[in-house]
Amino acid sequence: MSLLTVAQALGSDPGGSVEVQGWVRTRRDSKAGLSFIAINDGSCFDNLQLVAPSDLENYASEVQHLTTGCSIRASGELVESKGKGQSVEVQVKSIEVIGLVEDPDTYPVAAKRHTFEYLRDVAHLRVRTNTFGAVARVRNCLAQAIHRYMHQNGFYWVHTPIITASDCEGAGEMFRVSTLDLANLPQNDEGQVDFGEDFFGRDAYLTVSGQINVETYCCALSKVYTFGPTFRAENSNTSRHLAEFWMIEPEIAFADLGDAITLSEDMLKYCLDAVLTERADDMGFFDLRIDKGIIDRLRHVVESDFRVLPYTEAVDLLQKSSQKFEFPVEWGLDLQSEHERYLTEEHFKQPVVLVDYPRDIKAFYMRCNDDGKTVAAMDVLVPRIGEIVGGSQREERLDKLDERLDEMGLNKDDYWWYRDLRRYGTVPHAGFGLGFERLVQFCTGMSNIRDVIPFPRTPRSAAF
RNA sequence: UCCCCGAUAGCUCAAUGGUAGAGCGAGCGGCUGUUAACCGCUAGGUUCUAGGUUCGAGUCCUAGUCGGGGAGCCA
Repeated sequence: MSLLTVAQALGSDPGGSVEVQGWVRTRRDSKAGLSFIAINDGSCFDNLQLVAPSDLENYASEVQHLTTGCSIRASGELVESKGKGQSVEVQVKSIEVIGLVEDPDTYPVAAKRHTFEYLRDVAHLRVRTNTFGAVARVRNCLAQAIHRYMHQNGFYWVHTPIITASDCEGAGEMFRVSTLDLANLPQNDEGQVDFGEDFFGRDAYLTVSGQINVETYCCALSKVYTFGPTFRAENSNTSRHLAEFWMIEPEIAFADLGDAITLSEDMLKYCLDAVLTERADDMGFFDLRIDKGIIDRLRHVVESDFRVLPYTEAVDLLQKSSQKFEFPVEWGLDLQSEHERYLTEEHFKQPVVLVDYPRDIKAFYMRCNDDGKTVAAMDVLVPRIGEIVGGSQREERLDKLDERLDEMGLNKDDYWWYRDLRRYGTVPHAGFGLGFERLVQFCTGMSNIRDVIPFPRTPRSAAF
């Protein structure tokens, strides 16, 4: 007798004794003297059907009282199924009840349709549903695929800090990290809070990006990436933003913007292909129940080239299009969501890489192009999600970097170690940030980002 | 943060300012190698919170909380 996962049992040929365990999804009784019990253990999308005969010694006392959510262990023969819907099933010899559901009437995830909004309120149990189990497996598949891709291509995974004292991140509002007593804050001579008394002897925050840190490792190890949580204290209330999300940030030395674009395209395609082949069961579900046609759309992305388009040409294209937009399109203004969506969803119908944005609307570290007006920045736009990747070639020339810091009114001293990289063996380098949850959204068709992370953190919401 | 919409049974939703309803789920029974099972019966309610208008409020008004769609910020 061997203990098998549901995935292993479903993949086995009939014959032989097996032991399986899992949570009951449904129970159907037959007065012919049988109960059909579908169990799931998370090892795959499908359930395993147990056929429990009425002559089991605990049939009336326990088996007939099994409800959705109960945990059980069963042993019996793996046999060819006499019914439709599954190839094999377990002809049960014994069932052991591990944990009952104490009140089936109020069990939060009963075997019926639930809205995702409701399930967010029972996030500790929602992963027992088809949808959230599938999301969890696809999410894992994507994370593994990213690490595998990076490893196979000679990238080192760098663990950049989560707590940062850098003032130079600037990618968004930051969460403060402090051990000071909020009810009794130390003050300095100017009457301001004295963070010299705080844990780190200064003010500190949760990171909004590992980029600045990972650039240092890039300028020694050549090909590196971060993959970890990041935090933004923006009051964003949308289906595409989280206060705590995961980001992949590759950084490559001796590289330009084109190298970063190539990498982002190659990596995204690798990830989509991994999901399509390794999680065909879950993707079949998303295609059928969540977002019809998503499998074909992902295949199309894998098979087609990303369309690279300079910002200036995009503005031209949008201005000449017959499409009516709510917001103006004008060189020098950032593109709005509606513009990005038009480009990727309607005009090109494929991922679009916008490059060479006006320097005035982009960050200080992006490399100035020779035209003096634009920087070597890139955004990868995909249908439905919008911006999934944002990146750039970094300014490796110290004089140009200083010029930009001055322009933006930033203090050079705060960037002393970042500037050192340009003083000691500087090198052209480029990188980007890939929003992991947006990638999961893109692959699953889940419309709200709160449903592709186990325990979402958003403004006014940090339950669980 | 801004605009719009919503909150009623465990869940999804009905209910002219006048007795609180259905489907699903749950419990019990029937039927059936069942699989979105099917049929019958039963139980299940502080109508989001706090004020207000009214003889009377689930329904109208004000504020708040939470959720959804869109926008901004971005990944």
